[in-house]
Amino acid sequence: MKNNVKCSPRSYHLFFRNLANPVKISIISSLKEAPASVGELSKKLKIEQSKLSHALTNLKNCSIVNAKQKGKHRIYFLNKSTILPMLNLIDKHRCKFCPNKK
Amino acid sequence: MKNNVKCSPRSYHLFFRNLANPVKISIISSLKEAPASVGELSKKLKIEQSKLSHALTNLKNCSIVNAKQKGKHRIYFLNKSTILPMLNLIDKHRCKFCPNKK
DNA sequence: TTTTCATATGAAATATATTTCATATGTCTT
DNA sequence: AAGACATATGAAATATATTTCATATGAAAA
Repeated sequence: MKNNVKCSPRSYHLFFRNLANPVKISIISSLKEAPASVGELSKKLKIEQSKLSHALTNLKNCSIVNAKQKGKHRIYFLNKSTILPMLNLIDKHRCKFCPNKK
Repeated sequence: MKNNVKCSPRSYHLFFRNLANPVKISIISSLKEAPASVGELSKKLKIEQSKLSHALTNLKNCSIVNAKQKGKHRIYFLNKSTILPMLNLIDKHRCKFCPNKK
């Protein structure tokens, strides 16, 4: 059964805006491999803790990531169902239309 | 045959950044229906000409739109192959994960 | 070849987003 | 319940993107 409900332009804008940030893309790239706590991400990506925290809060508001508490750590994990196909679309797009840009 | 070439995080970032703008989303929404010149878009969307021109230049650099000259008008048209599936992903995402937000 | 209409461009002004840092909150351990 | 560790939050400082406006370029018509 196909879903035909369309978002408003504003919703599209908010969605893209939330992703248009290098820190968030790094987070997504890392969580694609495995879930991680803020501290682990901070160490791995060499990004300051509160910076990650701000970014993760935004991504969570959009349900691009989710979190579960585990002791004093909060483990973030990627909601892959939207973002992975989306990144694949970009991969293909760039192959087809922007082959010279890295 | 499946395509497995992956973009750099920076490429993803640039792609999303280019879309994270209400003017550009309006343009895309309009061109989804039909190609149009800058003047037509300006009239339809009530957006000032040079503003559109700046936005269209960016979208064109990313091959999200293309243009053909027709007399003194430049007709922009949407490269639907990437953006339409991407908007569909967002539609679905919001249905599933953010049903209460408009 | 001058005028007119259509679009593009550059740069300053403005708006918006990100970063930083001090501190608050929350969860365990003792 | 006090201390230690992990994460979140608010707000000012900073960085980045968008808008605006004056003007340039380009194409067609006169």
